[in-house]
Amino acid sequence: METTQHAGEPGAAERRRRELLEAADRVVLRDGPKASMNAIAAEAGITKPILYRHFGDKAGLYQALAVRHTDALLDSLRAALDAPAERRSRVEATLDTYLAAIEARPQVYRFLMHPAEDSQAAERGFDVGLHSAPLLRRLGEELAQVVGERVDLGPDGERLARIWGHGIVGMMHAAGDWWLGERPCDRAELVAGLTDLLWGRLATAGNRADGPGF
Amino acid sequence: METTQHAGEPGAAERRRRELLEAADRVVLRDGPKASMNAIAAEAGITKPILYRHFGDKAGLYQALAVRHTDALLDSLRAALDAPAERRSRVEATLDTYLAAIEARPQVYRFLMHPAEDSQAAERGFDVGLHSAPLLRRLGEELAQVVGERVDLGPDGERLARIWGHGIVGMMHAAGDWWLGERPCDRAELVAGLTDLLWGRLATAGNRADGPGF
DNA sequence: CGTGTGGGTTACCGCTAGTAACACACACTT
DNA sequence: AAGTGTGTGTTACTAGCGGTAACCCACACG
Repeated sequence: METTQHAGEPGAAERRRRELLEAADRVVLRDGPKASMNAIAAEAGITKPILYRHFGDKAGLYQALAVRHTDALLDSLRAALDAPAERRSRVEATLDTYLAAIEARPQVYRFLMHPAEDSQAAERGFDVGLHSAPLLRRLGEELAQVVGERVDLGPDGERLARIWGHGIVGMMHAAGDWWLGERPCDRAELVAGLTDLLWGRLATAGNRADGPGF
Repeated sequence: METTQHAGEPGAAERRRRELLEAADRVVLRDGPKASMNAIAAEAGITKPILYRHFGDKAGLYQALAVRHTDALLDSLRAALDAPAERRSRVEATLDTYLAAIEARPQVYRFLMHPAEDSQAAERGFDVGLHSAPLLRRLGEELAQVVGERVDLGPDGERLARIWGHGIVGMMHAAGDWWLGERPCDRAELVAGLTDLLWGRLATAGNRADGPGF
């Protein structure tokens, strides 16, 4: 309404698109990942077909929203991962950054973690169709790259780095999700526990005297 | 149809329920997690309201389906975890059992991993509402219990065990999901890589000579 | 004979994602 | 000046979903 609404300047479409994305953002933050296209259109002060003209379908809009937030999160994670400090401190800082982010804006987190809603999938090949959220895939690949190019893992190090990248990200995600739901301890304790795990304490810990052994 | 369809014997309702669950299972295996109630009812040779009488709502049916499969998977995982062998071998066996299961029946896996669809959630408290699949929560708690009662983790060991339980399960899940989608290596290699990670190889590996260091 | 009560159905509600068809305003061309 | 896009917007619709109200009918029991 308040913008010049005829054609003319070429940047108009992009600006409009950003406005729509911000409206969608507001609705998703309010209603969670089940926000409907109707609601988003209403929030933006327009009607559904416009949304579909800009984003194709719901998956397109959600993806456009997701990449914004994912990019932002990735930037801060990269910063933590690249800080000048010893390895363990950097891992701790990265875990803490991630957990702080999901703690600060759980609705965004929940939206980002939603699996990819097939989009036009409909049996590409035949089946499976990844379940994990795209965010997790990106984080895993990103971490794999950092590890692979910095840590000496011998031959086949690249492949091992990818395994580790996805594994570590999954560990961080699942532990974070559980922690966010139950709040069993404060953030620092969770970070310390996970880092201990990554640092091999499972291998070196002794059996309990009263247990059946492990 | 083939069963006595009037009332009478008291076990009839439970048998019917099992029949319905098996029909639902077939449909979910065929159509994935977006199988509709209509389709399930049709497969069972009846109509929707009967399904709703038995299971309340879709989440109820899905949960009933999920617990069956989850119980089965948990049993085999427990067996691997309890086998008489040294710790590392058992961890490897457990990882391998899980990965073999999701490899053998990816549709079941995909169904089980679907987040809990709120059910009657509707803002209990106000927000967040766990995102992870119930299966992952159960696996995490189960592993936490095993670790907590067998490994000596000092004071606060129980809490640390829960952190590790959920973290390890998340690692296994994310790595498995990625592996199932891309098949970058065979199962044994993935198992070995993850076990190396859990055994602290990240801490001891040196920096690459050509990299910026980590 | 009457009267539940359980298994079953049809027909609907309100909602969703997505689309077709139409209407207006501007700009550029002939 | 008249036409002809082209982009922006609308209304009104389809098909399908989860879920439910209302009704039906066969049997068992008093």
